[in-house]
Amino acid sequence: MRDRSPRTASYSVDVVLMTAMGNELAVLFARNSTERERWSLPWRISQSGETLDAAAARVAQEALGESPIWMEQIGAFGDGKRHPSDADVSVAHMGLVPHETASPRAGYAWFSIGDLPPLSPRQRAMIETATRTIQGRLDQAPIAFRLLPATFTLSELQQMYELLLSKRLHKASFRRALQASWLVESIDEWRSEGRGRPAQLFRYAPKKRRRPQRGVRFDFLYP
Amino acid sequence: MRDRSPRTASYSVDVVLMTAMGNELAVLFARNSTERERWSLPWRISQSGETLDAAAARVAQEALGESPIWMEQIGAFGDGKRHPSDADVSVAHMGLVPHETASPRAGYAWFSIGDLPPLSPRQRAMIETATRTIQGRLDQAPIAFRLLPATFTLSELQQMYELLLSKRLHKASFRRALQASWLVESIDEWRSEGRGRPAQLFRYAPKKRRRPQRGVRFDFLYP
DNA sequence: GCGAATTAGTCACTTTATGCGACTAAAGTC
DNA sequence: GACTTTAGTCGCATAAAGTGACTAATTCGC
Repeated sequence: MRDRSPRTASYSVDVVLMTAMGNELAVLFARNSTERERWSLPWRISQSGETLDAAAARVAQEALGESPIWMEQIGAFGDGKRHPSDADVSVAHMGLVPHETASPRAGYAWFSIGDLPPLSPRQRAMIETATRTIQGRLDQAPIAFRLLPATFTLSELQQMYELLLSKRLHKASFRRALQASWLVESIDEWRSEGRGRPAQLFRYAPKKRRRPQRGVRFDFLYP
Repeated sequence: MRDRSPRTASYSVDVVLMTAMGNELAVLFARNSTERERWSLPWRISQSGETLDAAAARVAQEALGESPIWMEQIGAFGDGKRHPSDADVSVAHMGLVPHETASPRAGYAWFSIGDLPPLSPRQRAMIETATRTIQGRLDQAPIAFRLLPATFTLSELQQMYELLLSKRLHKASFRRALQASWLVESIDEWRSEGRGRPAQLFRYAPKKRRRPQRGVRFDFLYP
């Protein structure tokens, strides 16, 4: 590997790390080193010779001590002024972690999405985009599965979908659609949650299947 | 407007302008100023004080003399080396124009997507992302309508969808779904295309309607 | 002028997907 | 052991999508 001396780059790499905390989504923030009461999304000034994905992975690693199971770039943001760095542009990534296994390092903390700290407009836009991306890609990528532990009950899975979609789902329909998708596999374990019948545990194990070939959809309203 | 002296920024703004040319998608390229046989996507080095969207609009304007009807950022690209500029990172936008009204300025030309000139890996990735974005957002945004002239026949619309999806659609199903969507409106004009019954003209005129509230979809295969 | 060819547009029937209430099952609570 | 609670399934009703066959309006060949 060649060692090029890093030079000041005019863009930052920011990461929106999300988890499902209780009944709400939560985002990970880093405490500001100078103003102790200010928080911001974890970020770093990019270094030449590092890919965007690698930079984002490193930011996440520093915050959590581990890499998120799912990570995806959500775009470049340059319009809102006043980023914690002085960068003209920030490239944002979104990362998902199950809450059970995610313990932030010192100086980092989860904030529930309904109760965020004051932020720069640019970082606020990133979080807005991340939540919209989650909703929009829920049916195209295993978002919900990445927010759950490796094994889970079908009720937990349904509750995760309900949380992410902000709407109730019908149990029988949910399970029928899930069956048809060949995405999960039951394992020979049950979990008893105090009262009620114990639930069987499942894991995410997508199987080959024909891609459902539907006709056209016109699912947009405007414009 | 404040006049700040521009400084070298380490990112470029590139635009993937697309149109439907005959039976294929086509992308707009700019002739390289030094090597006359080389082509590249239109781009510019960003200037401080200009938003990303504004920079992209300006690049498109310079290439076409007009702004595309539809434009959307498709991400930041930093991994493939050797961009025409020396930028570490390039922010790419996608723009759509109807071919009928799109005449490139001198030094620019359309290349059919199946027959592209040699490109830097990074710009190749942008085009790849743009085509995937088109397919993925076809049912969520009026992509097909933006590639057609203001008035069109339903057969033309269906052919556009067939081109973008690379598959045949059934006429009756297509029209039934379109009716249900309240996206088009017939106008009192007919077009005769030589042989066959004349077709009524329509225009894109989305009407208010309830958002179709379906249950969950598990439409992904892997991962 | 007239039948064949061509493109537009619609209909009716079948198949598939989804919504939804009601049911059975297995545990804890009192 | 009756009641509550959560898990899991069944079956019917309704909605959406796939499909071939039909009618309609025009040009073309002769």
